[in-house]
Amino acid sequence: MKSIQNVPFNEDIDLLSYDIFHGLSEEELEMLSQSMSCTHHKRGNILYHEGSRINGTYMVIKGILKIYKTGFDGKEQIIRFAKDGDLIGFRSIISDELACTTSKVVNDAVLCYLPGDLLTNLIKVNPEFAMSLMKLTCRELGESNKFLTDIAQKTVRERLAEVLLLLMDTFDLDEDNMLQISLTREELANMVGTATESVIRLLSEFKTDKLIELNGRRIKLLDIPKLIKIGNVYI
Amino acid sequence: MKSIQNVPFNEDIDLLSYDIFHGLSEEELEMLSQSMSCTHHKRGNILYHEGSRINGTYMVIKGILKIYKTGFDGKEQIIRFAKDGDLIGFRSIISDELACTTSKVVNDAVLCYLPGDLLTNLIKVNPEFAMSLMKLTCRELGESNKFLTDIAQKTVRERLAEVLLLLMDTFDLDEDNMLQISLTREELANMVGTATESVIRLLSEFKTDKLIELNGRRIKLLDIPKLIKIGNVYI
DNA sequence: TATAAAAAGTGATAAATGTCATAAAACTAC
DNA sequence: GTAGTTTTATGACATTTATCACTTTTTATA
Repeated sequence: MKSIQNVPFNEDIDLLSYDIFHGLSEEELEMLSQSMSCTHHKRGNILYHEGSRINGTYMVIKGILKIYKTGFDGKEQIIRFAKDGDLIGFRSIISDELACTTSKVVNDAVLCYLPGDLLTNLIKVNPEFAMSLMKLTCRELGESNKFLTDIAQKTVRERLAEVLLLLMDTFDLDEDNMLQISLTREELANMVGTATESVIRLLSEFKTDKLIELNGRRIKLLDIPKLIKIGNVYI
Repeated sequence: MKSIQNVPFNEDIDLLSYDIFHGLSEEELEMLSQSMSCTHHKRGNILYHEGSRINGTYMVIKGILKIYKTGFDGKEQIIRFAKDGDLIGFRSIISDELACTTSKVVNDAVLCYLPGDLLTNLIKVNPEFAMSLMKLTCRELGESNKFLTDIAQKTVRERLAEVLLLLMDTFDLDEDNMLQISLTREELANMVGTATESVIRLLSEFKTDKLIELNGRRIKLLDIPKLIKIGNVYI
């Protein structure tokens, strides 16, 4: 199976439609689109592995990726998902470390590669861009610490409810309250930080309690206020 | 008890001896020391509370602080410790959010307050400074994600061994292999993400197994290789 | 230094969660 | 469409970890 299509992505990409590039000048935007190369990536494709050296970042134009760490016993821990508008892999470039996560395509994606030099250069010449990137990282750090606390203190049940709401926030619901992302039970478990079987059992419970409706990997949220209560989620 | 001494800290502070300020020009350093005000803070003093608005950052000159989040049931989760050379609270300034953690003095400290405006201004005019700050944040994010995975996947026993080694890395051992920080069992539990009783029991086990020696809150590491093995800690 | 308060320690027990085995169902690739 | 693989589901059980109740010890402070 060929998972990367090296044919350039044809549609024009309007860089300015992405928040992160708002502060860039005409020339900078021009330079950026010159050195960017966009490609299609199929589900299952891995962009970079934990521990590898990264030379550039990817801008997600379309599709969904999961960003995860692998524990010492091989179990994945999903750190976050990336969707259109997200920049991935830049952390390692800036910190000058090896990749601390693996990035894998979950929904077929279009990604634009951005050489690391270009990124660091932009940071140096454009303080506004530096600030946006920094803001992004600081927010992510805040979220990471929040989730760290949740995993340390909440029960699996609470965390599962929370994760469902998190997925709702990130990927929205359709007009029928259906979560617009479909994950395997194992992937859900790898977000929640529990065993697959526990997720399966708890999902059935939620279903029995009329909080959700299950249809294979499709999950419909029936009672969001109750999920918020169960997950002890505050706004 | 008066916990903040508003008498200026008399000793001269050599800003250049702190990595984070290396890229600053003469004038910038001068400006910095002009607007910095340094004060003594006693154990127990809280610098800022989770949820409060922060208007500046603190540079730690001396002492130790714990940075923690409070879970919905009131239990603390220690995110990290700050010691001399660390900058605290700047995340919220940059992300323009309310403080997502509380900072409390653990060992009497000398702290220099730095107005937020000054910080954001320095980021704007000095790309090298921006880059250092960014590097710092990105590394912290990497660590946070690492620990998130550990809490999600490792047992309490593994995590306790890991935390002891982490404390060793952060605060060193004396010539007698004694950890150079003393925490209550509850604080250790709040790092590990477990109940105080579990930490107490596991520490006794470690003691029985001749991995550590206990003397009140003083912990001596007797068998570091074995702790590494128990904690599944890689370098 | 006396006294109160906080922390440490211990046992009994309950609850939560993981593991293993196995079967059924749902995908995938040829 | 069918064979093979992966995923989902479920029960039985083991293990880990939390909770509660209480005592002892240590620390802080008036």
